[in-house]
Amino acid sequence: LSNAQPCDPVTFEISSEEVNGPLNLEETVLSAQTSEPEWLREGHSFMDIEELIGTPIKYLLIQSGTVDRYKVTVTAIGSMRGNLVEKELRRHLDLVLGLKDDLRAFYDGFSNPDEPLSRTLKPLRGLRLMRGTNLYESLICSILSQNTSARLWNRTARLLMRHYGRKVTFPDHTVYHLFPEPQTVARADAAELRRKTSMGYRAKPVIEVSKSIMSGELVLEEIVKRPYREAFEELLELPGVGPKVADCFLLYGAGRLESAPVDVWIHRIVSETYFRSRKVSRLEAARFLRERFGPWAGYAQLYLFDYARRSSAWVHVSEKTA
DNA sequence: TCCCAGGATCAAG
DNA sequence: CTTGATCATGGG
Repeated sequence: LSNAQPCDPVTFEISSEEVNGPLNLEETVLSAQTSEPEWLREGHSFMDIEELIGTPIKYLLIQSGTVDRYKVTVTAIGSMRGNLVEKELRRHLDLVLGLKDDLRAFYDGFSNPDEPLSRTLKPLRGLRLMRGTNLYESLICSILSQNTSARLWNRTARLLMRHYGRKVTFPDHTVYHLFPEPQTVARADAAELRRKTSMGYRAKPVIEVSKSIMSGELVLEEIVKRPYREAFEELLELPGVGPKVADCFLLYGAGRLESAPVDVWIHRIVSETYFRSRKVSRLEAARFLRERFGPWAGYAQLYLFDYARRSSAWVHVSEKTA
C-alpha cells in the first residue's frame, strides 16, 4: 500500500474529544510527580522511551490549543509497524497520562470555597496524575526518592539506567538506555552501584528488593491486586520501604488513586491548611487525606503539592483559608 | 559549615 | 505509639 518502513516515524493526534476532560500536558509533566524518571525535554516537546509489547519506542508529545480544546501531536519511532505503534501508544498514553480520569468529577466534588483545595483547581486545570507502567521500576525509583530531592533521584535513576540498563539505538541513530532488569541490579556490586549512581545508602535495599524479585519471593503484581490496606502493610515489610515510599509506589506505580504519599511538603501543607498550623504526624496527615478525599486522595495530594511548589503562593492561600 | 531534600530504621522513652 | 540519631549525597 505504501513504501513506509517499520522504522519510519509515525505521527498521530489525540484530540480533546477523545479524552475525559481537560489536559495541561506541560503542568502534568513538569509536576514531576511520578514513580519513574521524569520525561525529557526535546525542543518544545516532551520525550520518553517505553517498551511496548517488547519493542522500545521513542515518542515525542506536544500540545496545542487550550486546556479544554486541544490536540496532542504524537511522533514515534521504533522498529514496529506504524498502525501497531499508534494502537499501542494510544493505550500507553491513556494510562500514563491518566486520560481516562474524570477530572470534571474531581473538580465538581471539591469546588466549594470552604474547601482550600478548591483554590488550586482553576490554576492547575488539566493537571493529571501520571502513572508508571513498570512496577519494578516504580518501586526502585520510589526507594531512590527517599530523603533526597526530586532532581537528585531523577539523576540517580538516569545513571542507574545508563550503567545497568539495556542500550537501545533508534532508527534516527539516537541512543538510550532502558531501566535495568531486576536480575542485573540483583547481581550488581553494592560499592560499584553506589559509585556509579550516587544512590548512597539506598543501594542496599535496592539490591535486596531486586534479589527477592528475581528469586520469586516478591511478586509486585500480586501485591497490587490486594485491597489498599493489605498492599500497604505488605510493602512496609520490604527493605527501604516506609509509609511514604509505599504510598508513592501504590499511587504512581500502581495507579491506586486512594493513596496519598505524605512527604515533607504535603506534611507542611496539610498541617498548615487543615489543622490550623497544628503539627500533625505524617501518618495522621495521610489518614486525613484519605478520609477527606476518598478515591481522589492521590489527586488532592497532587494538586496541593503542585500548587504549593510551583505557584509559591501557598502561604498566602493558607493564611486566607486558615 | 550547616541545612535541607518526595524518609527509613532502630533504640529509647 | 511517639521521639531522636543516623544513614549518603549534592545543592543552596
